[in-house]
Amino acid sequence: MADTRTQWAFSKLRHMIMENELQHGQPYLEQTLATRLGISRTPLREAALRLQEEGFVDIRPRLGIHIRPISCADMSEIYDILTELEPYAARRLAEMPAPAAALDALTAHVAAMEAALSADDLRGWAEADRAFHQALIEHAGNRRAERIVSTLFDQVHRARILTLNRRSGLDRSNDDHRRLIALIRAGDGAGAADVHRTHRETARREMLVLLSEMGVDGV
Amino acid sequence: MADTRTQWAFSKLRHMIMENELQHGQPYLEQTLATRLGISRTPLREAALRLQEEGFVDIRPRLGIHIRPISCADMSEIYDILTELEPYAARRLAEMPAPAAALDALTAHVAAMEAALSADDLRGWAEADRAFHQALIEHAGNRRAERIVSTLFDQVHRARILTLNRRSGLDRSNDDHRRLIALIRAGDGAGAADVHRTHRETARREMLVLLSEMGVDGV
DNA sequence: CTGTTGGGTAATGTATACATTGGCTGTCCC
DNA sequence: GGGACAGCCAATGTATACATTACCCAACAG
Repeated sequence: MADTRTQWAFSKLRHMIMENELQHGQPYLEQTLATRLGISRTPLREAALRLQEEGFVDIRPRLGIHIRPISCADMSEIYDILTELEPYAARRLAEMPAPAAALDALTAHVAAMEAALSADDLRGWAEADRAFHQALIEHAGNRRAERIVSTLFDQVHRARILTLNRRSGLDRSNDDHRRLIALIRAGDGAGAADVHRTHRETARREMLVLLSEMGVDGV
Repeated sequence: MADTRTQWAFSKLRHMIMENELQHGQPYLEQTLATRLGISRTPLREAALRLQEEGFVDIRPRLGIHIRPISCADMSEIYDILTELEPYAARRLAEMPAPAAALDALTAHVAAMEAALSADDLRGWAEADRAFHQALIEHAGNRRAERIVSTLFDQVHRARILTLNRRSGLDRSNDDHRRLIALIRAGDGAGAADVHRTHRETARREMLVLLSEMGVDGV
């Protein structure tokens, strides 16, 4: 994929962590991981360092690399930040006003969400949902915000997948998104921000309830 | 300072960049920097990687490490994010309600700002202002938000110093902060968020005007 | 004179060697 | 039986060596 081993290892490990192929509660030693990936310690260390910066692992000297579990407190922190930054993106996009390309992308993603839901393809729905949120922040034209939101989204990925088949109100989520698109198209920044903030607050609440119901703390 | 060479180099380089001892527009080669710091390339590379993750440098393979200039567009992005996250912190702190320690810290920092202003110590004022904003986010209890805000603040440091002696209305800034403390103490989350958002929006506007007046783009 | 191509070179990406240091285990003492 | 301590060992932090590769410059063709 990427041309340097460091980049490749970074992507690979990131993917493995997100897909639970590397789990928390267990130390991974540099040499072990390096051998497992077929590279030497140098690029592995660099990849691990980047993962630490992005919040995916803790490097504890001599105790190995630890996957960071996502607790309810973490979810709460992350959703709080998303609740601030995504409505900001919605407002900005509405006030640009949003280019047709952006509206088209958002619309396509909602359509995909609806199709996935009809087909009972939860994983597909989650991916389309993610794509929707990604497109929203991407087109708002704030690179740093985009990077922050994207990283946070990836951090909650495991928890989202875990709670996916217990979630209710996925169709309401789709409706929220349709309304958001309409407001963005209408150039109503305040309205768009408002709708999306409510959407986020609801998602946050539901997610925390589900996690506590499942008795999970530390995904 | 730090015990490992990587950490030390990271702090050192970060400081040098913030204080303009390393300037943009010029490539710094790994070996050169390593020699300059009296370490080998390995820890230097790791430090540079962290700096890149935090947005302070661009590593361009074979072209050296480049200090990232902060343009008006960058300032705009950064202030936008601060404008979302800091009012959030203010609201949270007000609704906790804020512990005495937090209020004391904030009050002490405003006092320092006022004292510095009376003494015409602009640099001292800037440091106290920074400490105030830092305390605000620190006590809001969202570590990730804290880290984001802190990093962004550091990124605009050079630009802030550059415009410092042209700024007007520093006393109004102090007043804003006093009002913010009062609202936090009163437990008025919405009010606190509102005041602080306005404060941030004003700061943002002033900063961009100053930078364009000075004809600077890329600090 | 301009554009292109090829070689030299130097910076990087990566592997590896080595010293250091902190964790762990087993023993001894209380 | 529990806790302190010492020694061992392994994992890391760091330096360094080496192959690769892309940049730069010069020479050449058009």
